[in-house]
Amino acid sequence: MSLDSTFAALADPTRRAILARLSLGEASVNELAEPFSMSQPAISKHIKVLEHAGLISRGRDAQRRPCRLEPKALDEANQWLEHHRAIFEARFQRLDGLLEEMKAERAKRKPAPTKSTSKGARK
Amino acid sequence: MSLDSTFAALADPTRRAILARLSLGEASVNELAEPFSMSQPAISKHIKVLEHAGLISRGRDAQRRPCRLEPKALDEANQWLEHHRAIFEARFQRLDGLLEEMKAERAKRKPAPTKSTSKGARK
DNA sequence: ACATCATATATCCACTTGGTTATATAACTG
DNA sequence: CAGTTATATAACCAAGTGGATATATGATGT
Repeated sequence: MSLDSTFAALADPTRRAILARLSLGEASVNELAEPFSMSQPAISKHIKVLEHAGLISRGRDAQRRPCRLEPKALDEANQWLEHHRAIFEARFQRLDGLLEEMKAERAKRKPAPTKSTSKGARK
Repeated sequence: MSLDSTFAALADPTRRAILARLSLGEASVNELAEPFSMSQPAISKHIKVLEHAGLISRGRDAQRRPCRLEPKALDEANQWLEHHRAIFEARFQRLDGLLEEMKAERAKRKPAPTKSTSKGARK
């Protein structure tokens, strides 16, 4: 439910593969386990992690407990990432601008820095 | 560098806070540590995780090792999420459509299901 | 009631993680 | 040089993770 558990759930390649598989449609535990060289209980654990993170939910079809995607949790994570990606990008632009400014400034007052007297140059 | 390490790095609230702080500009380790009730080595560890994930990089300013954002890694994570969010959404739409269809289908051949004979209804 | 299939739970293990305190290193300052 | 400041490393610990195997539970079909 939280960003913590969502990102943690996404940090495992097996779980991301399970999500990818589920994007093709509902699947039972055994169906999900089949492509992996891993025991069924291991997959059940991964499923529990995904369910706990709110990324999937489960139904009932006779003995099967089919898993389906639950887009909401992914959406929240995506919002955080998208928001911060934008901010980071903006920060980068501004930083580039600043570096340009500083370079120009330095070039003006010290046209040919010979580097031999550069001991106290920084700060 | 990998999605694994990126998502894992993002799964911790302290680290997300550090990233948020860095979106306001470069900061030294001590500056980053200040808002948290946590030891400096603990913060250094978090920083190492972020650096390992490629989310930040470090410079040198006298004794300080200022941290700055590195948008690329976040961008990759964002791409994965955005891509799959779209797929999930599409899947959801299709599912809704299918449910509609099935409901309509069932309504046609059994206009008034009284539920008392519903034992073998599913599959 | 019983055998079977699908899934869950229990236990165990090696490894990782997030934190601590104490100490070492690195860069500057007088 | 000695002292100070910023950061990193080491050693340790409790708790969590990802895997295994063995077993229990739950639902169905006969």
